[in-house]
Amino acid sequence: MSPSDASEFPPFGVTVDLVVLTVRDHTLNALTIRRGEPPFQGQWALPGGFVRPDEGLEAAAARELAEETGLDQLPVHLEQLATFGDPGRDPRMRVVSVAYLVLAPDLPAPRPGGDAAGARWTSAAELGDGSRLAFDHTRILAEGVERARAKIEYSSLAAAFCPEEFTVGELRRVYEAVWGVALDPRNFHRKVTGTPDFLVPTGGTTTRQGGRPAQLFRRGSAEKLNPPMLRPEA
Amino acid sequence: MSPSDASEFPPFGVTVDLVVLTVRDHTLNALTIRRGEPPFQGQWALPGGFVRPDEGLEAAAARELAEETGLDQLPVHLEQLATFGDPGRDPRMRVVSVAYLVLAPDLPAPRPGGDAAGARWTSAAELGDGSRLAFDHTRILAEGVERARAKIEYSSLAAAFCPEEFTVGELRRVYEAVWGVALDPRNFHRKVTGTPDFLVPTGGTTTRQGGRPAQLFRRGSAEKLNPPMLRPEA
DNA sequence: CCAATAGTGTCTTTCAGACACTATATA
DNA sequence: TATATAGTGTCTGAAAGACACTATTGG
Repeated sequence: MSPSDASEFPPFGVTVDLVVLTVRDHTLNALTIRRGEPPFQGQWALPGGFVRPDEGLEAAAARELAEETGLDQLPVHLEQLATFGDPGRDPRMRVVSVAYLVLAPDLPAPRPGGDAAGARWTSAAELGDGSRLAFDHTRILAEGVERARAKIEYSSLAAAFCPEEFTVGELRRVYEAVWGVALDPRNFHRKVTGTPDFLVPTGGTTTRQGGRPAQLFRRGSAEKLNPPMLRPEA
Repeated sequence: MSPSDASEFPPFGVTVDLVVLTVRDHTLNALTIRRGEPPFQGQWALPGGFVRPDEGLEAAAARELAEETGLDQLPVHLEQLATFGDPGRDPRMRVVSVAYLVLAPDLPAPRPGGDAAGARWTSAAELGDGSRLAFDHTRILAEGVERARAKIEYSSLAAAFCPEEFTVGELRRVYEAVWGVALDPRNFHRKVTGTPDFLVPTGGTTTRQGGRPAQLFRRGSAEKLNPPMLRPEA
């Protein structure tokens, strides 16, 4: 059989699913929506939906993020995660889903829209354990969480969880929440401030964390952290 | 518009494309096939083809590897790379392609089959520069090469380029070919033999590289290399 | 005052990088 | 013999981990 004549194959549906992560209350949280339509109506799931015929994959991911969560106005990080296409993962038809990973700063409650009957943040640990998400979304979420954990080791991506201006202590709490470990504040400070172009001081200070006023920083131009921040084995 | 009724969307084609890499003559090589059918008939391209209706994505990748290259009998590494789905990347229809990365030991000339009118190994550097592959395959190849370069830093994946039994020097030549740099043989030896469970001596020796007989090793159980092998900046 | 967080400095250990030296094969 | 590759040891500098100490806020 020649695959050059594509018309002999039944159609595939192509969707995007979003793993949207943030840090709230010292904990890694993921965004889930309550499905307003079948299949899995009423169950919690990752935001996502079908890609339109003339739409790029990343554009579809950005559109779904806006439609289903209203988080589109913010400076968020969006990258492709992986693609899931097991036969039978969607009861309607053969669907291949391209998953995207979104990292966002802590935000007010998301505004559900589109097909979502509700939207909420939930601890990633909780979603990984007990609760059952629709489709194969529990597995997709797990891969997104692991990607985020691995990537903040050697990149400046952790700052994507922070507001535009942040302190060294706030950045450290991001690492602690994502990895679930405690880091030494003094060694962390030495590491991030000693890496050239990683953090740029804005000149301002804040006491929003209590204690002595802390310098405010913006992300610098350095995208990679070399040598990497080492994740304790725990 | 509700995406819950998938039938209102025109069909997508879903394909797999393979970035198959090996090390030949101290150089990173990629496998390309000459297309036997339109579009891009006669041009060089990555092996790949349409996913069948009831076939998983990874299964499709393994099948195409066997059909188009005959490399299926070997112990190769296969992992998902990324998904490419820009509208217009295939002139026939909207096609989303899931790319897979295959790392294989050096092999005799591949046996073309299926739709391939020819198959050959080409230096990855050469393919990255001048020659134009069909579709967006030049870009897919570049992402595969970069993935391989990054991953051998912190994993035992470089051994996937070696035969089952190999010497420390042979493993070092893999790193040198993939990264395009020279490594100090003595420091490399200390690093890889000092990492627990990374290499397991088989007891045998070989002189196939000339010089003093070298111990033969198999891959150990350690999948990760911690701390990582540092890639010189060059 | 105390408690909390920010920030600096110092010591030790680990490890990469450079490289001297020895070992054992083939030509 | 010369030459190639394998393998060990030693020194140095960079950087992580542990942790003492000071600084500056608010209660």
